[in-house]
Amino acid sequence: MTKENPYLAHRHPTERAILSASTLNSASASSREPLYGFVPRMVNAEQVRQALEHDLNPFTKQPHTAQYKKILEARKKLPVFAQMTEFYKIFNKHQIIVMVGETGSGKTTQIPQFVAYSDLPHTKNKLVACTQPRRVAAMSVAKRVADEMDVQLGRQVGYSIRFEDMTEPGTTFLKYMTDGMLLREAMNDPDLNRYSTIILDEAHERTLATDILMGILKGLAQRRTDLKIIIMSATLDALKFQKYFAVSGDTPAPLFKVPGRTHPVEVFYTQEPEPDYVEAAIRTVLMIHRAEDPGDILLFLTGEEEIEDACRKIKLEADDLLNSDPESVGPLICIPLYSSLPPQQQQRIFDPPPKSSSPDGPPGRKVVISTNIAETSLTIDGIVYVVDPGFSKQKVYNPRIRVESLLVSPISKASAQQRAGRAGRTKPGKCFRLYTEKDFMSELEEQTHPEILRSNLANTVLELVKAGIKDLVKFDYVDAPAPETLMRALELLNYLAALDDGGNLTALGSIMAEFPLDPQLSKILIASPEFKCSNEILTITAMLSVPNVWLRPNNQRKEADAAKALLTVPDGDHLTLLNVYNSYKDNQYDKNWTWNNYLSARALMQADNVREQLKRTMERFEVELISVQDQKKMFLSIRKALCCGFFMQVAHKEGEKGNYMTLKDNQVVALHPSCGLDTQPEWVIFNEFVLTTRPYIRTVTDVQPDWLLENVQFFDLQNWPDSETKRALERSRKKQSGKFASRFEQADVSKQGGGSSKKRRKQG
DNA sequence: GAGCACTGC
Repeated sequence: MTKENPYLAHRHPTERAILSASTLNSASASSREPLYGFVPRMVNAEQVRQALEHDLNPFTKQPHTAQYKKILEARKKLPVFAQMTEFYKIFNKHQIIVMVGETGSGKTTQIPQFVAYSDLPHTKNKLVACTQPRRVAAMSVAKRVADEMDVQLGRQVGYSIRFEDMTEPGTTFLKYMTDGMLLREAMNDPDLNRYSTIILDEAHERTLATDILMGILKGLAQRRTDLKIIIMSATLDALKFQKYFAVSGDTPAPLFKVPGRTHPVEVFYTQEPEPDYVEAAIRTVLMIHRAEDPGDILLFLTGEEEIEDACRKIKLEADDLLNSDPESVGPLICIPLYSSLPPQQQQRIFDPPPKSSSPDGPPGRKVVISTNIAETSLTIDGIVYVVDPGFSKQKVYNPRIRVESLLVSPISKASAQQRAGRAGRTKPGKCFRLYTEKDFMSELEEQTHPEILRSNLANTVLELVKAGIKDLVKFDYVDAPAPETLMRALELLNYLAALDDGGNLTALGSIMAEFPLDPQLSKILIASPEFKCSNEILTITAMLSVPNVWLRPNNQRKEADAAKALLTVPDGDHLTLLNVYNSYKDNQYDKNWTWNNYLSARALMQADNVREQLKRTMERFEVELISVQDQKKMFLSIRKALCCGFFMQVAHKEGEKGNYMTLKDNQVVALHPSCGLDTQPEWVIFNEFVLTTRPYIRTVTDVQPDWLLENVQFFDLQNWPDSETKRALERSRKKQSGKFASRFEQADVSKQGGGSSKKRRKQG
């Protein structure tokens, strides 16, 4: 039996106490403990149903409230509730299970509770964790489940996200958290000993963190036979997970499947491919508005510019229609939706559609024009029509030139299905796909490529090494990244001295991993005390890890640029970011000040938040916080400090046309127009390479070649292929050693006595 | 002389 149920071997004394106390109680069932007779991991659905009906809350020992009973009745109607018996049968028997539950099945709220009744984590000081890809989901689901369980949020049921730990150690036994947060925990406790069961929700989204966690958990399941794992996914790609988590290699992990509860959506395709999807989308929206029954429209486009443009055009045409034919066409409002919109404007998607223009006139309609944010992160009720041109911007990583960029690409079938589903949330709907059925069948990929195949993995590799994963190439990935991507990551970490030549974590790398930053940034942060500017580098790293702080409204570009010019430091954009933050602080974090200076208050607040978090980590690892007082010296120190993390992101000026060439891979790039440098320095470091209308480098600072050359391991010039940048570096290295020579010469001269050194200096 | 798909630590 111990073999069947390894969990029993780890029983905690208090649990035995509960069981024996309950056994002694000979009174009627209703006066017994609600969990009377519960044996962990051998609980069945009948027992749980009884416990749920009990007058007492088993976890607080308080009588259940009326609200509890009301919510319980609603819970009983969820599809997943009807299959509780089946769930416990599978869960009791297996260590790892895969669950598929379509939208509306209730899996996210119910399954973790079912698990809690089986694990009884509160009796052994353990937790049940359920991960979510997004913070808002973790928070809102935790709140809902706390209500369902009749407990206060943050006590028995809590959540944990970056910047907010809403749990109570020793009390919380059911925790919703972001997948990134659990990955961080795995870094420092690779056995995840606090948890009795870990549930990975929304696994089909294949976020980088979920993918890495799946790999870690698969290995961990062997070491911790008492740990149970549930992979929850919404679509039918479950077989891939079942095979991945196969027991002893061939028997797929068992599947627990629950139907969803949505309305049917009728799908239409175009007869011919559309040459211009934006134009076709606008036409389709207007066609729906003229000819279809009332109901709101959701149109998917790829980015801010496209969305704002389409909004204007639709509005113009719709106003024309309304003017020419008010009898049959109602008013229409267009609401743009993308992540960089301020939350207040995002809220507009929940506004009701406009009222009809006359008492008996046709009803108004709302059109939401959105990026992919409406595909997963935000749901809008009342959508009946979806218009899907079949494209989205997707991140792609090119390890050869070490560049992540955004490309407009065709979506996957899974994504198209998800979009169509958005039309059936409140009643039957229609989805208009602006591509042919043939293209859908034969051209679209089944699934969107998981993020791990499209990302720079420097950060991830460092986290994995810190979690004790020795061989990253052999690590059991659900989908293995390109070897070249791993090589690039290992190479960067080695140059930054986070990993030694054998790929082992160095003391420096171990601290770097603790910072929620790209490795280049954690490196400069840790190195900054040497340059006596750690307070400043702290600010700069925080500013670099939040969205763009500069606002540039379409109709006030000149004003915005003028405001920016006043804050610009000509030696480099990094110094400008420091200046912006300091000015923000000097102005008491005033929102009016940010508004008047065309700065994003949201991004600055976020930067301040990140800065505090990073500062705490610095204090924890005794990274000293110091500054030099003299501003000129300080700026110089900062520029030098930046070089010890960004020596691989350097560009050299070529000719007089403002062209730059990146080091080692010799890409021709231009300074981004947002760059604030007043001259075109010979050598610059850059924070990012962006590929838009042409290759640009963005957030750029003027540096000296000898600061770069200090990183001798990277600048082993004799092994570099010949190029103009290499020759320029060699020239400056020669000059540098020349300087050393003359210094030695001077020293020798002064040793010999005589006042010639003074003379010499005057001559020079 | 241009941009920020979306998350997350």
